[in-house]
Amino acid sequence: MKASNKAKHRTDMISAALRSAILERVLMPGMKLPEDSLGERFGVSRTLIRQSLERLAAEGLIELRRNKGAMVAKPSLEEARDLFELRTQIEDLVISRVIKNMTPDIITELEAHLAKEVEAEHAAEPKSIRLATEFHILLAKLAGSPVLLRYVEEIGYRCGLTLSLYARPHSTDCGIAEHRQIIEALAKGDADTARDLMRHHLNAVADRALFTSDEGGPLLYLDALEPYAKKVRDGGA
Amino acid sequence: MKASNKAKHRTDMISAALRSAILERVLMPGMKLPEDSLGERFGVSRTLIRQSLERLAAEGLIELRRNKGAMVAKPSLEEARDLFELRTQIEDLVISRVIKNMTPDIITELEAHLAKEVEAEHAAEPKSIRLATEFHILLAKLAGSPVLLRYVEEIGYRCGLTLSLYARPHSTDCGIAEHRQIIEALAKGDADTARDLMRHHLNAVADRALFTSDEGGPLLYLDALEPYAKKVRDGGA
DNA sequence: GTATAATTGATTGCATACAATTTCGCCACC
DNA sequence: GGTGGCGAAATTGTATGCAATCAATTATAC
Repeated sequence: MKASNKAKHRTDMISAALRSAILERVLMPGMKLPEDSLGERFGVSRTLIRQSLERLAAEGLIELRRNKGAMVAKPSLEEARDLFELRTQIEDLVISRVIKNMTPDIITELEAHLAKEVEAEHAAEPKSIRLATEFHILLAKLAGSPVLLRYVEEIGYRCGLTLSLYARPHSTDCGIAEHRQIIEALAKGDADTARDLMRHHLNAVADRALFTSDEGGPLLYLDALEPYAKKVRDGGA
Repeated sequence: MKASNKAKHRTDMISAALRSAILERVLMPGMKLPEDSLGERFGVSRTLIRQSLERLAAEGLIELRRNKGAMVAKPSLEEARDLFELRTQIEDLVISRVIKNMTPDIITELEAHLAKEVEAEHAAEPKSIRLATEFHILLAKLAGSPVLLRYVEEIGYRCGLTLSLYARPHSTDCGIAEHRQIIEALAKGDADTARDLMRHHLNAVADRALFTSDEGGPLLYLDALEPYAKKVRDGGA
Protein backbone atom coordinates (compact mmCIF):
# COMPACT_ATOMS: atom_id res chain seq x y z
CA MET A 1 0.00 0.00 0.00
CA LYS A 2 1.53 3.32 -1.10
CA ALA A 3 2.16 5.92 1.52
CA SER A 4 -0.40 8.26 0.02
CA ASN A 5 -3.11 5.65 0.09
CA LYS A 6 -2.20 4.68 3.59
CA ALA A 7 -2.36 8.22 4.81
CA LYS A 8 -5.61 8.84 2.96
CA HIS A 9 -7.11 5.86 4.64
CA ARG A 10 -6.03 6.63 8.14
CA THR A 11 -8.64 9.16 9.11
CA ASP A 12 -11.29 7.25 7.22
CA MET A 13 -10.13 4.02 8.76
CA ILE A 14 -10.22 5.48 12.23
CA SER A 15 -13.73 6.76 11.63
CA ALA A 16 -14.84 3.40 10.27
CA ALA A 17 -13.25 1.57 13.18
CA LEU A 18 -15.05 3.77 15.66
CA ARG A 19 -18.34 3.36 13.79
CA SER A 20 -17.99 -0.40 13.92
CA ALA A 21 -17.03 -0.30 17.57
CA ILE A 22 -20.14 1.70 18.31
CA LEU A 23 -22.41 -0.55 16.27
CA GLU A 24 -20.96 -3.67 17.87
CA ARG A 25 -21.38 -2.21 21.35
CA VAL A 26 -17.71 -2.06 22.18
CA LEU A 27 -18.24 1.66 22.62
CA MET A 28 -21.45 2.22 24.49
CA PRO A 29 -23.64 5.31 24.75
CA GLY A 30 -22.17 7.82 27.15
CA MET A 31 -18.68 6.41 26.93
CA LYS A 32 -16.00 9.08 26.87
CA LEU A 33 -13.52 9.18 24.02
CA PRO A 34 -10.40 11.04 25.11
CA GLU A 35 -8.35 12.29 22.22
CA ASP A 36 -4.98 11.39 23.71
CA SER A 37 -5.99 7.87 24.58
CA LEU A 38 -7.52 7.29 21.17
CA GLY A 39 -4.45 8.76 19.50
CA GLU A 40 -2.16 6.43 21.39
CA ARG A 41 -4.36 3.48 20.69
CA PHE A 42 -4.52 4.15 16.97
CA GLY A 43 -0.90 5.24 16.70
CA VAL A 44 -1.62 8.75 15.43
CA SER A 45 -1.58 12.25 16.83
CA ARG A 46 -4.61 14.00 18.20
CA THR A 47 -5.00 15.81 14.90
CA LEU A 48 -6.35 12.82 13.07
CA ILE A 49 -8.46 11.80 16.02
CA ARG A 50 -10.06 15.22 16.17
CA GLN A 51 -10.79 15.03 12.46
CA SER A 52 -12.36 11.63 12.87
CA LEU A 53 -14.41 12.73 15.85
CA GLU A 54 -15.69 15.73 13.94
CA ARG A 55 -16.93 13.43 11.22
CA LEU A 56 -18.63 11.08 13.66
CA ALA A 57 -20.25 14.01 15.42
CA ALA A 58 -21.67 15.18 12.11
CA GLU A 59 -23.09 11.70 11.65
CA GLY A 60 -24.75 11.81 15.03
CA LEU A 61 -22.85 8.88 16.54
CA ILE A 62 -20.95 10.96 19.06
CA GLU A 63 -21.42 14.25 20.81
CA LEU A 64 -18.76 16.91 21.11
CA ARG A 65 -19.17 19.26 24.05
CA ARG A 66 -16.91 22.25 24.27
CA ASN A 67 -14.13 21.70 26.80
CA LYS A 68 -15.65 18.39 27.75
CA GLY A 69 -14.49 16.22 24.92
CA ALA A 70 -16.18 13.56 22.90
CA MET A 71 -18.68 11.03 24.14
CA VAL A 72 -20.65 8.33 22.40
CA ALA A 73 -24.09 9.79 21.82
CA LYS A 74 -27.01 8.91 24.08
CA PRO A 75 -30.11 9.34 21.99
CA SER A 76 -33.36 9.98 23.81
CA LEU A 77 -36.25 7.59 23.38
CA GLU A 78 -37.95 10.15 21.16
CA GLU A 79 -34.89 10.46 18.99
CA ALA A 80 -34.72 6.69 18.73
CA ARG A 81 -38.30 6.48 17.58
CA ASP A 82 -37.83 9.29 15.09
CA LEU A 83 -34.78 7.63 13.63
CA PHE A 84 -36.68 4.43 13.03
CA GLU A 85 -39.60 6.29 11.56
CA LEU A 86 -37.33 8.23 9.25
CA ARG A 87 -35.64 5.03 8.32
CA THR A 88 -38.87 3.46 7.13
CA GLN A 89 -39.40 6.43 4.82
CA ILE A 90 -35.99 6.05 3.30
CA GLU A 91 -36.15 2.29 2.97
CA ASP A 92 -39.37 2.69 0.97
CA LEU A 93 -37.31 4.52 -1.62
CA VAL A 94 -34.58 1.94 -1.48
CA ILE A 95 -37.01 -0.91 -2.11
CA SER A 96 -38.57 0.89 -5.05
CA ARG A 97 -35.20 1.59 -6.52
CA VAL A 98 -33.89 -1.93 -6.07
CA ILE A 99 -36.92 -3.36 -7.82
CA LYS A 100 -36.54 -0.85 -10.60
CA ASN A 101 -32.93 -1.90 -11.08
CA MET A 102 -33.53 -5.58 -10.48
CA THR A 103 -31.08 -8.17 -11.84
CA PRO A 104 -30.55 -11.80 -10.78
CA ASP A 105 -27.19 -10.76 -9.31
CA ILE A 106 -28.96 -8.56 -6.81
CA ILE A 107 -30.91 -11.46 -5.37
CA THR A 108 -27.78 -13.57 -5.35
CA GLU A 109 -25.91 -10.99 -3.34
CA LEU A 110 -28.73 -10.54 -0.88
CA GLU A 111 -29.05 -14.28 -0.38
CA ALA A 112 -25.32 -14.62 0.15
CA HIS A 113 -25.54 -12.01 2.84
CA LEU A 114 -28.54 -13.72 4.39
CA ALA A 115 -26.52 -16.92 4.54
CA LYS A 116 -23.92 -15.06 6.55
CA GLU A 117 -26.61 -13.88 8.87
CA VAL A 118 -27.90 -17.41 9.33
CA GLU A 119 -24.40 -18.63 10.01
CA ALA A 120 -23.89 -15.99 12.65
CA GLU A 121 -27.26 -16.51 14.23
CA HIS A 122 -25.89 -18.08 17.34
CA ALA A 123 -22.71 -16.05 17.42
CA ALA A 124 -22.18 -13.11 19.73
CA GLU A 125 -24.89 -10.52 19.41
CA PRO A 126 -22.58 -7.76 18.15
CA LYS A 127 -21.84 -9.75 15.05
CA SER A 128 -25.52 -10.39 14.40
CA ILE A 129 -26.22 -6.70 14.78
CA ARG A 130 -23.46 -5.79 12.39
CA LEU A 131 -24.68 -8.24 9.77
CA ALA A 132 -28.27 -7.15 10.18
CA THR A 133 -27.25 -3.54 9.66
CA GLU A 134 -25.07 -4.48 6.74
CA PHE A 135 -28.05 -6.19 5.09
CA HIS A 136 -29.70 -2.81 4.83
CA ILE A 137 -26.54 -1.13 3.68
CA LEU A 138 -26.07 -3.76 1.00
CA LEU A 139 -29.63 -3.24 -0.13
CA ALA A 140 -29.01 0.48 -0.39
CA LYS A 141 -25.84 -0.17 -2.37
CA LEU A 142 -27.84 -2.31 -4.73
CA ALA A 143 -30.29 0.53 -5.13
CA GLY A 144 -27.51 2.25 -7.04
CA SER A 145 -27.97 5.64 -5.44
CA PRO A 146 -25.04 7.16 -3.54
CA VAL A 147 -27.47 9.57 -1.89
CA LEU A 148 -29.72 6.83 -0.55
CA LEU A 149 -26.70 4.79 0.48
CA ARG A 150 -25.26 7.64 2.48
CA TYR A 151 -28.41 8.16 4.47
CA VAL A 152 -29.24 4.49 4.92
CA GLU A 153 -25.75 3.97 6.25
CA GLU A 154 -25.79 6.90 8.60
CA ILE A 155 -29.26 6.24 9.93
CA GLY A 156 -28.57 2.52 10.10
CA TYR A 157 -25.63 3.13 12.39
CA ARG A 158 -27.61 5.59 14.46
CA CYS A 159 -30.43 3.08 14.82
CA GLY A 160 -27.86 0.51 15.89
CA LEU A 161 -26.67 2.92 18.53
CA THR A 162 -30.20 3.37 19.86
CA LEU A 163 -30.53 -0.38 20.09
CA SER A 164 -27.40 -0.43 22.24
CA LEU A 165 -29.26 1.74 24.66
CA TYR A 166 -32.79 0.52 24.47
CA ALA A 167 -32.79 -3.02 23.19
CA ARG A 168 -33.66 -5.87 25.42
CA PRO A 169 -31.25 -8.78 25.14
CA HIS A 170 -31.77 -10.74 21.94
CA SER A 171 -34.59 -8.50 20.93
CA THR A 172 -33.13 -8.33 17.44
CA ASP A 173 -33.22 -12.08 16.95
CA CYS A 174 -36.16 -12.38 14.60
CA GLY A 175 -34.67 -10.21 11.90
CA ILE A 176 -33.38 -13.00 9.72
CA ALA A 177 -36.78 -14.37 8.81
CA GLU A 178 -37.94 -10.90 8.03
CA HIS A 179 -34.93 -10.25 5.82
CA ARG A 180 -35.67 -13.48 4.00
CA GLN A 181 -39.27 -12.47 3.36
CA ILE A 182 -38.11 -9.14 1.98
CA ILE A 183 -35.70 -10.86 -0.38
CA GLU A 184 -38.48 -13.15 -1.60
CA ALA A 185 -40.78 -10.26 -2.35
CA LEU A 186 -37.96 -8.48 -4.14
CA ALA A 187 -37.28 -11.57 -6.20
CA LYS A 188 -40.94 -11.60 -7.26
CA GLY A 189 -40.72 -7.94 -8.18
CA ASP A 190 -43.55 -7.29 -5.78
CA ALA A 191 -42.75 -3.73 -4.73
CA ASP A 192 -45.79 -3.20 -2.57
CA THR A 193 -45.25 -6.34 -0.56
CA ALA A 194 -41.52 -5.70 -0.24
CA ARG A 195 -42.18 -2.21 1.03
CA ASP A 196 -44.81 -3.42 3.46
CA LEU A 197 -42.49 -6.12 4.73
CA MET A 198 -39.63 -3.68 5.14
CA ARG A 199 -41.83 -1.23 6.99
CA HIS A 200 -43.16 -3.99 9.18
CA HIS A 201 -39.62 -5.24 9.81
CA LEU A 202 -38.31 -1.88 10.92
CA ASN A 203 -41.35 -1.18 13.05
CA ALA A 204 -40.95 -4.60 14.61
CA VAL A 205 -37.30 -4.02 15.41
CA ALA A 206 -38.19 -0.70 16.97
CA ASP A 207 -41.19 -2.07 18.86
CA ARG A 208 -39.28 -5.00 20.22
CA ALA A 209 -36.48 -2.74 21.31
CA LEU A 210 -37.80 0.48 22.70
CA PHE A 211 -39.73 -0.75 25.70
CA THR A 212 -37.18 -0.23 28.37
CA SER A 213 -34.60 2.46 28.86
CA ASP A 214 -31.88 0.76 30.76
CA GLU A 215 -29.26 3.41 30.35
CA GLY A 216 -25.56 2.84 30.78
CA GLY A 217 -23.25 5.28 32.52
CA PRO A 218 -20.24 7.23 31.30
CA LEU A 219 -17.81 4.36 31.21
CA LEU A 220 -14.43 4.16 29.68
CA TYR A 221 -12.98 0.83 28.68
CA LEU A 222 -10.82 1.63 25.74
CA ASP A 223 -8.96 -1.63 25.91
CA ALA A 224 -11.85 -3.29 24.11
CA LEU A 225 -11.14 -0.98 21.18
CA GLU A 226 -7.78 -2.63 20.60
CA PRO A 227 -8.80 -5.00 17.79
CA TYR A 228 -10.28 -2.11 15.83
CA ALA A 229 -7.32 0.18 16.48
CA LYS A 230 -4.82 -2.52 15.67
CA LYS A 231 -6.29 -2.97 12.24
CA VAL A 232 -5.93 0.71 11.56
CA ARG A 233 -2.37 0.87 12.87
CA ASP A 234 -1.47 -2.09 10.70
CA GLY A 235 -2.89 -0.31 7.69
CA GLY A 236 -5.57 -2.90 7.13
CA ALA A 237 -9.14 -2.21 6.17
CA MET B 1 -19.96 37.62 24.67
CA LYS B 2 -17.64 35.68 26.94
CA ALA B 3 -14.46 34.29 25.50
CA SER B 4 -15.61 30.72 25.94
CA ASN B 5 -18.83 31.31 24.10
CA LYS B 6 -17.03 33.17 21.39
CA ALA B 7 -14.57 30.37 20.86
CA LYS B 8 -17.34 27.77 20.94
CA HIS B 9 -19.14 29.65 18.26
CA ARG B 10 -16.25 30.19 15.98
CA THR B 11 -16.10 26.84 14.27
CA ASP B 12 -19.87 26.61 14.24
CA MET B 13 -20.11 30.13 12.95
CA ILE B 14 -17.62 29.47 10.20
CA SER B 15 -19.55 26.39 9.17
CA ALA B 16 -22.82 28.30 9.22
CA ALA B 17 -21.30 31.15 7.21
CA LEU B 18 -20.04 28.77 4.58
CA ARG B 19 -23.40 26.98 4.47
CA SER B 20 -25.16 30.26 3.88
CA ALA B 21 -22.64 31.32 1.28
CA ILE B 22 -23.23 28.06 -0.56
CA LEU B 23 -27.01 28.32 -0.33
CA GLU B 24 -26.95 31.92 -1.51
CA ARG B 25 -24.68 31.06 -4.42
CA VAL B 26 -21.75 33.13 -3.28
CA LEU B 27 -19.83 29.88 -3.27
CA MET B 28 -20.73 27.95 -6.38
CA PRO B 29 -20.36 24.25 -7.19
CA GLY B 30 -16.77 23.42 -8.07
CA MET B 31 -15.35 26.44 -6.37
CA LYS B 32 -12.11 25.74 -4.52
CA LEU B 33 -11.83 26.56 -0.83
CA PRO B 34 -8.18 26.96 0.13
CA GLU B 35 -7.59 26.58 3.83
CA ASP B 36 -5.07 29.38 4.12
CA SER B 37 -7.23 31.86 2.29
CA LEU B 38 -10.31 30.95 4.30
CA GLY B 39 -8.29 31.16 7.51
CA GLU B 40 -7.08 34.63 6.63
CA ARG B 41 -10.52 35.72 5.62
CA PHE B 42 -12.15 34.48 8.83
CA GLY B 43 -9.26 35.54 11.04
CA VAL B 44 -8.46 32.05 12.37
CA SER B 45 -5.82 29.45 11.78
CA ARG B 46 -6.18 26.54 9.45
CA THR B 47 -7.10 24.35 12.39
CA LEU B 48 -10.59 25.75 12.70
CA ILE B 49 -11.03 25.88 8.96
CA ARG B 50 -10.18 22.23 8.61
CA GLN B 51 -12.62 21.40 11.36
CA SER B 52 -15.33 23.36 9.65
CA LEU B 53 -14.58 21.83 6.27
CA GLU B 54 -14.74 18.36 7.75
CA ARG B 55 -18.18 19.11 9.05
CA LEU B 56 -19.41 20.49 5.74
CA ALA B 57 -17.99 17.49 3.91
CA ALA B 58 -19.93 15.19 6.22
CA GLU B 59 -23.03 17.17 5.32
CA GLY B 60 -22.38 16.73 1.63
CA LEU B 61 -21.98 20.41 0.82
CA ILE B 62 -18.30 20.20 -0.04
CA GLU B 63 -15.91 17.52 -1.20
CA LEU B 64 -12.53 16.87 0.32
CA ARG B 65 -10.00 15.22 -1.98
CA ARG B 66 -6.72 14.08 -0.55
CA ASN B 67 -3.90 16.48 -1.40
CA LYS B 68 -6.27 18.52 -3.51
CA GLY B 69 -8.13 20.43 -0.88
CA ALA B 70 -11.75 21.34 -0.46
CA MET B 71 -14.20 22.23 -3.19
CA VAL B 72 -17.88 23.07 -3.17
CA ALA B 73 -19.66 19.86 -4.15
CA LYS B 74 -20.97 19.36 -7.66
CA PRO B 75 -23.85 16.93 -7.38
CA SER B 76 -24.75 14.93 -10.44
CA LEU B 77 -28.21 15.19 -11.91
CA GLU B 78 -29.06 11.80 -10.46
CA GLU B 79 -27.92 12.89 -7.04
CA ALA B 80 -30.02 16.01 -7.35
CA ARG B 81 -33.09 14.00 -8.19
CA ASP B 82 -32.48 11.56 -5.39
CA LEU B 83 -32.08 14.37 -2.89
CA PHE B 84 -35.42 15.83 -3.84
CA GLU B 85 -37.08 12.45 -3.74
CA LEU B 86 -35.64 11.74 -0.33
CA ARG B 87 -36.74 15.12 0.78
CA THR B 88 -40.36 14.44 -0.06
CA GLN B 89 -40.23 11.34 2.12
CA ILE B 90 -38.91 13.28 5.05
CA GLU B 91 -41.25 16.21 4.64
CA ASP B 92 -44.17 13.79 4.81
CA LEU B 93 -43.08 13.01 8.33
CA VAL B 94 -42.60 16.65 9.15
CA ILE B 95 -46.12 17.54 8.02
CA SER B 96 -47.62 14.71 10.04
CA ARG B 97 -45.70 15.76 13.10
CA VAL B 98 -46.54 19.44 12.78
CA ILE B 99 -50.23 18.64 12.54
CA LYS B 100 -49.97 16.35 15.51
CA ASN B 101 -48.36 19.13 17.54
CA MET B 102 -50.48 21.91 16.12
CA THR B 103 -50.96 25.15 18.07
CA PRO B 104 -52.06 28.58 16.83
CA ASP B 105 -48.53 29.85 17.40
CA ILE B 106 -47.27 27.48 14.76
CA ILE B 107 -49.46 29.00 12.07
CA THR B 108 -48.53 32.46 13.27
CA GLU B 109 -44.83 31.72 12.92
CA LEU B 110 -45.27 30.20 9.49
CA GLU B 111 -47.30 33.14 8.28
CA ALA B 112 -44.73 35.57 9.62
CA HIS B 113 -42.10 33.76 7.65
CA LEU B 114 -44.27 33.75 4.55
CA ALA B 115 -44.61 37.51 4.89
CA LYS B 116 -40.84 37.76 4.78
CA GLU B 117 -40.84 35.67 1.65
CA VAL B 118 -43.42 37.92 0.03
CA GLU B 119 -41.42 40.96 0.99
CA ALA B 120 -38.29 39.53 -0.56
CA GLU B 121 -40.09 38.33 -3.67
CA HIS B 122 -38.48 40.90 -5.90
CA ALA B 123 -35.18 41.00 -4.10
CA ALA B 124 -32.04 39.27 -5.27
CA GLU B 125 -32.56 35.60 -5.91
CA PRO B 126 -30.12 34.39 -3.22
CA LYS B 127 -32.28 35.95 -0.56
CA SER B 128 -35.41 34.32 -1.93
CA ILE B 129 -33.67 30.99 -1.99
CA ARG B 130 -32.51 31.37 1.56
CA LEU B 131 -35.99 32.29 2.79
CA ALA B 132 -37.57 29.46 0.83
CA THR B 133 -35.17 27.00 2.40
CA GLU B 134 -35.69 28.50 5.80
CA PHE B 135 -39.44 27.97 5.45
CA HIS B 136 -38.83 24.26 5.41
CA ILE B 137 -36.35 24.44 8.24
CA LEU B 138 -38.83 26.42 10.32
CA LEU B 139 -41.48 23.83 9.61
CA ALA B 140 -39.13 21.10 10.75
CA LYS B 141 -38.36 23.05 13.90
CA LEU B 142 -42.05 23.31 14.58
CA ALA B 143 -42.32 19.57 14.16
CA GLY B 144 -40.45 19.39 17.45
CA SER B 145 -38.11 16.61 16.43
CA PRO B 146 -34.36 17.29 16.50
CA VAL B 147 -33.85 14.26 14.29
CA LEU B 148 -36.18 15.49 11.57
CA LEU B 149 -34.79 18.99 11.86
CA ARG B 150 -31.26 17.78 11.35
CA TYR B 151 -32.08 15.94 8.17
CA VAL B 152 -34.44 18.55 6.78
CA GLU B 153 -31.74 21.13 7.27
CA GLU B 154 -28.98 19.10 5.74
CA ILE B 155 -31.01 17.94 2.77
CA GLY B 156 -32.51 21.39 2.35
CA TYR B 157 -29.08 22.90 1.98
CA ARG B 158 -28.00 20.14 -0.35
CA CYS B 159 -31.10 20.67 -2.50
CA GLY B 160 -30.26 24.38 -2.55
CA LEU B 161 -26.82 23.52 -3.81
CA THR B 162 -28.24 21.41 -6.61
CA LEU B 163 -30.44 24.33 -7.59
CA SER B 164 -27.31 26.46 -7.87
CA LEU B 165 -26.13 24.04 -10.51
CA TYR B 166 -29.28 23.06 -12.29
CA ALA B 167 -31.88 25.74 -11.77
CA ARG B 168 -32.95 27.97 -14.59
CA PRO B 169 -33.07 31.61 -13.63
CA HIS B 170 -36.12 32.41 -11.50
CA SER B 171 -37.26 28.84 -11.63
CA THR B 172 -37.92 28.96 -7.91
CA ASP B 173 -40.30 31.89 -8.20
CA CYS B 174 -43.58 30.11 -7.71
CA GLY B 175 -42.73 28.71 -4.30
CA ILE B 176 -44.49 31.35 -2.27
CA ALA B 177 -47.97 30.46 -3.39
CA GLU B 178 -47.22 26.83 -2.71
CA HIS B 179 -45.94 27.61 0.76
CA ARG B 180 -49.14 29.56 1.41
CA GLN B 181 -51.29 26.62 0.34
CA ILE B 182 -49.37 24.33 2.64
CA ILE B 183 -49.88 26.68 5.56
CA GLU B 184 -53.61 26.82 4.85
CA ALA B 185 -53.92 23.06 4.82
CA LEU B 186 -51.94 22.87 8.04
CA ALA B 187 -54.22 25.44 9.63
CA LYS B 188 -57.20 23.25 8.72
CA GLY B 189 -55.51 20.23 10.20
CA ASP B 190 -55.85 18.52 6.86
CA ALA B 191 -52.83 16.24 6.96
CA ASP B 192 -53.48 14.47 3.68
CA THR B 193 -53.86 17.68 1.72
CA ALA B 194 -50.86 19.26 3.39
CA ARG B 195 -48.74 16.26 2.58
CA ASP B 196 -49.96 16.20 -1.03
CA LEU B 197 -49.26 19.88 -1.39
CA MET B 198 -45.80 19.54 0.07
CA ARG B 199 -45.01 16.62 -2.18
CA HIS B 200 -46.32 18.52 -5.17
CA HIS B 201 -44.35 21.59 -4.14
CA LEU B 202 -41.05 19.75 -3.90
CA ASN B 203 -41.65 17.85 -7.11
CA ALA B 204 -42.50 21.12 -8.82
CA VAL B 205 -39.33 22.80 -7.58
CA ALA B 206 -37.32 19.86 -8.81
CA ASP B 207 -39.15 19.62 -12.13
CA ARG B 208 -38.82 23.29 -12.82
CA ALA B 209 -35.17 23.18 -12.00
CA LEU B 210 -33.55 20.06 -13.28
CA PHE B 211 -34.00 20.51 -17.01
CA THR B 212 -30.67 21.96 -17.89
CA SER B 213 -27.20 21.25 -16.62
CA ASP B 214 -25.38 24.47 -17.12
CA GLU B 215 -22.37 23.66 -15.02
CA GLY B 216 -19.97 26.23 -13.64
CA GLY B 217 -16.22 25.80 -13.60
CA PRO B 218 -13.77 25.65 -10.72
CA LEU B 219 -13.76 29.32 -9.91
CA LEU B 220 -12.36 31.10 -6.96
CA TYR B 221 -13.75 34.44 -5.92
CA LEU B 222 -13.32 34.50 -2.20
CA ASP B 223 -13.80 38.22 -1.96
CA ALA B 224 -17.53 37.68 -2.18
CA LEU B 225 -17.25 35.71 1.04
CA GLU B 226 -16.22 38.83 2.95
CA PRO B 227 -19.63 39.73 4.43
CA TYR B 228 -20.00 36.20 5.83
CA ALA B 229 -16.44 36.08 7.15
CA LYS B 230 -16.65 39.54 8.61
CA LYS B 231 -19.63 38.55 10.71
CA VAL B 232 -17.69 35.62 12.11
CA ARG B 233 -14.57 37.69 12.79
CA ASP B 234 -16.68 40.25 14.60
CA GLY B 235 -18.17 37.51 16.74
CA GLY B 236 -21.67 38.05 15.43
CA ALA B 237 -24.12 35.36 14.49
C1' DG C 1 -17.47 14.90 60.10
C1' DT C 2 -18.85 18.00 56.40
C1' DA C 3 -18.40 21.69 53.25
C1' DT C 4 -15.56 24.71 50.78
C1' DA C 5 -11.35 26.34 48.73
C1' DA C 6 -7.01 25.46 46.71
C1' DT C 7 -3.97 22.65 44.17
C1' DT C 8 -2.65 19.37 40.85
C1' DG C 9 -3.05 16.53 36.94
C1' DA C 10 -5.65 15.52 32.80
C1' DT C 11 -7.80 17.03 28.80
C1' DT C 12 -9.26 20.18 25.29
C1' DG C 13 -8.80 24.18 21.98
C1' DC C 14 -6.16 25.87 18.58
C1' DA C 15 -1.98 28.02 16.59
C1' DT C 16 2.32 26.93 14.51
C1' DA C 17 5.92 24.31 12.29
C1' DC C 18 7.59 21.16 9.09
C1' DA C 19 7.35 17.57 5.58
C1' DA C 20 4.88 15.99 1.57
C1' DT C 21 2.32 16.93 -2.43
C1' DT C 22 0.35 19.72 -5.95
C1' DT C 23 0.19 23.64 -8.88
C1' DC C 24 2.06 27.17 -11.54
C1' DG C 25 5.39 29.66 -14.18
C1' DC C 26 9.25 29.60 -17.05
C1' DC C 27 12.22 27.78 -20.43
C1' DA C 28 13.80 24.71 -24.03
C1' DC C 29 12.75 21.98 -27.78
C1' DC C 30 10.13 20.31 -31.69
C1' DG D 1 2.19 27.27 -31.48
C1' DG D 2 2.27 23.16 -28.61
C1' DT D 3 4.45 20.04 -25.40
C1' DG D 4 7.43 18.51 -21.81
C1' DG D 5 10.62 19.23 -18.04
C1' DC D 6 12.24 21.62 -14.09
C1' DG D 7 12.21 24.52 -10.21
C1' DA D 8 9.80 27.50 -7.16
C1' DA D 9 5.72 28.71 -4.84
C1' DA D 10 1.42 27.34 -2.96
C1' DT D 11 -1.22 24.18 -0.57
C1' DT D 12 -2.26 20.16 2.11
C1' DG D 13 -1.40 16.61 5.83
C1' DT D 14 -0.32 16.08 10.39
C1' DA D 15 2.57 16.35 14.54
C1' DT D 16 3.75 19.30 18.32
C1' DG D 17 3.53 22.93 21.68
C1' DC D 18 1.25 25.97 24.72
C1' DA D 19 -2.62 28.19 27.00
C1' DA D 20 -7.17 27.46 28.80
C1' DT D 21 -10.42 24.65 31.03
C1' DC D 22 -12.10 20.84 33.55
C1' DA D 23 -12.00 17.01 36.87
C1' DA D 24 -10.06 14.89 40.75
C1' DT D 25 -7.56 15.22 44.88
C1' DT D 26 -5.90 17.49 48.87
C1' DA D 27 -5.98 21.02 52.35
C1' DT D 28 -8.47 24.09 55.30
C1' DA D 29 -12.32 25.99 57.91
C1' DC D 30 -16.31 25.33 60.65
